[in-house]
Amino acid sequence: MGRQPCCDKLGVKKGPWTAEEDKKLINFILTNGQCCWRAVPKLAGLRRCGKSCRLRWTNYLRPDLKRGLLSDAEEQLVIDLHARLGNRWSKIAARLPGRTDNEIKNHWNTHIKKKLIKMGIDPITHEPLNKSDQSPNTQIITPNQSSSSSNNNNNSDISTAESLNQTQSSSPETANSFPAMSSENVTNNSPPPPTTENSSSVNDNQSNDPSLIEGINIDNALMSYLWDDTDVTPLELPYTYNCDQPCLSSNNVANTWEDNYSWLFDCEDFGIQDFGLDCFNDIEIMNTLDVLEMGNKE
DNA sequence: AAGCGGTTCAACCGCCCAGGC
DNA sequence: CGCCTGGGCGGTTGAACCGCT
Repeated sequence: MGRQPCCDKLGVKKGPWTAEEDKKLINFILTNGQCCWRAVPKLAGLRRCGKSCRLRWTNYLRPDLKRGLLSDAEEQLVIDLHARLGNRWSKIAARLPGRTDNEIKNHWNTHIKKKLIKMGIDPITHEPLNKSDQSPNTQIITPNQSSSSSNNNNNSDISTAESLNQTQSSSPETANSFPAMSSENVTNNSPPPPTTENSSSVNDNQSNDPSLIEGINIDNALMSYLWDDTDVTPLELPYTYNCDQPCLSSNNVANTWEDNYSWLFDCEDFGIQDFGLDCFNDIEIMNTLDVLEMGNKE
């Protein structure tokens, strides 16, 4: 006997979401928060599967999502993370604020995969497609290796930075085609205050030392942070959601907090009723923004 | 302008796992 | 301990879009 379907298939609408449905879902989530997804369609007046509602919200409607193509730095980070984590898109996405696993997965399959193949790199193993190109001393990180290394975050013999360097150096084209995070970018990407002792000093020592970063040279503290599966706090890329501090994205384009919540500001510009959010006044919208911002800071 | 093939990405599917009972 | 449910995950699909002929 098969598993019970997540919802009654009869009368459940499938396919692309309409603006009207989006409005209803946004309305409901902003009013009630994310609760039992199975109950959401009924309560929100949607003829959709609860699962579909959750997906629509998490992958498309969430106000903290960044839209548009991944930046070079994000792309590079995805490649590095994929080399170690494999197709664990949610883990990868957890390190990229404002990006969803679905988005990253799609981007990988449609863009990055092709780029890597074009460069002669196997997108699965991250090894050169032509093995003869690989020098005996060159160590490439494969997903399998990474999973074992992830179990030994704190005492791996080869530093992550070295490994990354080797990965990078094994394929010079990679460095060229994927403008690795500049030292400035990487230092700006320093993770939030680490939970482990010692690491703060590591951070302090390295944050202003460009000599430590060539190409994609990331320090151990950062990488152990990245590999800590228990900590899903997003890596702070140069995007922040601090409304007081307009900041630079990886491509040095001013990227403000407002950019990421532009849809809510559109509500202000055009009137929330235009978005079907009649039930909210401006104060409520701003409260929502506050809550969302707090969530991102945590 | 129309037809065609390739590409993109939102959405779906089915499986898995954790937690509650 | 086993069953049930909710939610998360990765893989896949297909409609929409785009560029070329």
